[in-house]
Amino acid sequence: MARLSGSRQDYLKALYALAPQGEVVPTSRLAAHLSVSAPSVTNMLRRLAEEKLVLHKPRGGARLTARGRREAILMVRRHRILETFLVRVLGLDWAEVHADAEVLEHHISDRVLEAIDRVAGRPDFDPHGHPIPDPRGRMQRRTLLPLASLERGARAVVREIRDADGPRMARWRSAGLVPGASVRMREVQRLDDVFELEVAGERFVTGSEGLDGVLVERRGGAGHGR
Amino acid sequence: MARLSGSRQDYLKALYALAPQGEVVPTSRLAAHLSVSAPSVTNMLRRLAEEKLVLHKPRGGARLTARGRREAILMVRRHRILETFLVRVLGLDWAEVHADAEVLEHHISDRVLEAIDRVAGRPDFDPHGHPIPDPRGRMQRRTLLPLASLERGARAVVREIRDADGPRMARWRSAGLVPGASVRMREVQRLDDVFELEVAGERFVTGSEGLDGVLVERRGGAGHGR
DNA sequence: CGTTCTCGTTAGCCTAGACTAAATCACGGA
DNA sequence: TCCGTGATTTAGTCTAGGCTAACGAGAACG
Ligand SMILES: [Mn+2]
Ligand SMILES: [Mn+2]
Ligand SMILES: [Mn+2]
Ligand SMILES: [Mn+2]
Repeated sequence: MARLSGSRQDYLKALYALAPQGEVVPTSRLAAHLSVSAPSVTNMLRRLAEEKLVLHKPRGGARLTARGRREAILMVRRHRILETFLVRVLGLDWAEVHADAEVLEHHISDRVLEAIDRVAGRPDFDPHGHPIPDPRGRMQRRTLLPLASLERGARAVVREIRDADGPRMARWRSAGLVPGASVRMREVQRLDDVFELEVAGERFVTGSEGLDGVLVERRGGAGHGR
Repeated sequence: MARLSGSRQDYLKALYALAPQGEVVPTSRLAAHLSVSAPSVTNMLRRLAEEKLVLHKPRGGARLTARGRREAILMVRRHRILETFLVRVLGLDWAEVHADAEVLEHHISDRVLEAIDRVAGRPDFDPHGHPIPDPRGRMQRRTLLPLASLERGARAVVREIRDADGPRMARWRSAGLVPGASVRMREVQRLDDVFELEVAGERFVTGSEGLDGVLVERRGGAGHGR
């Protein structure tokens, strides 16, 4: 079985990112996610379908086959191990490793991946808090909420930071919004789109735009939990 | 200035490997070194010449321009830093890192290269003993001899092992022929092509074929030095 | 001085993966 | 039922970098 090209790997990864449960994804969503034109997507989907990596109903979108899903999850594993390595071993900045991992994930041999995993300490989570699938493709599944969905008084723990632009991620870090941090929603003004948080004892005021991509796990305590 | 493609980088590196002083290299030598057809080489040389990275006299071979040489040396630097990193930090086998470095050299950002260089301890030599050019492209130049050229009784220190197939390199290592090792030529039978060495106190008998690619620096001592 | 042989170049093709422009499908609304 | 519209596919190009077959320049040889 010939190795998948980098391009194919990215298409599969995108399909998985947009539909982790294997739902159908429209051509246009894929095109937007990958920053390519719609015809390019149609074209590649045809090839991936021939190779039994996706199911492609013309005009009905595409979804991963079991094999495609397996390959996608292996790519997620490679990406996340690389990011962890770049941060923990090479000392690069948390907010700036995504682009390098995005390239290297396609060029690292299994041998090097294994060694990198070892020196990174066989991490279970990447620097943004995302779970790393094991070599067989299994991964914890958690249910997390967007930070902005918390009601006034709720307490939660930050679990994942979605990959975003460097400056925004750097801002979150400087505000203390890193995986593992405890937060409390002090005030919510949905009409004005203003949120006042307490993060590690500090006050942090922001709009919801600035919170997109911070995912939390609700904690008991003084919240309104049911 | 757009980044050079991986292919271009390999052509420049090959030109440099075959003619470190900038001598003219025939198309066929390049084709053999890169394992591509002669027309592919002609074709790529035309493009590299347009980009002022090589000088190409039709039917008269090619040689690097100053710019091409600079790029080539930077690739050598990347390759050697990567090999050192793979061995020293990731703990991979000395004899098996070349192929990974050959791929990764094209995909590592400057930022990652710098970090890798740092964690590898800013090495001056790669695991095979080859000098690593500094970021400005300067590098020690040494004059080394093939081990097989030593006469009976001569003493020398192993300095470089040329990249060869894994098994052969593993054999050299197990015989103690690693950079820094002291050797003495105990017996030479050129007609029979048999060499008897003393390496770290042990006797090692081999044909010259088995010594191609072990480069040494002559040492004073009990030799026949002039 | 003509013939050969070797090497390099030209010509023509191929695949991967993009793109734009044009055609077409399918669906919701009148 | 028909129509308009937006999403998708088709058709045709392009670039990078390979390949083989055929051609030709020049050196070597007779
Ligand atoms: Mn990432
Ligand atoms: Mn990628
Ligand atoms: Mn090497
Ligand atoms: Mn290479």
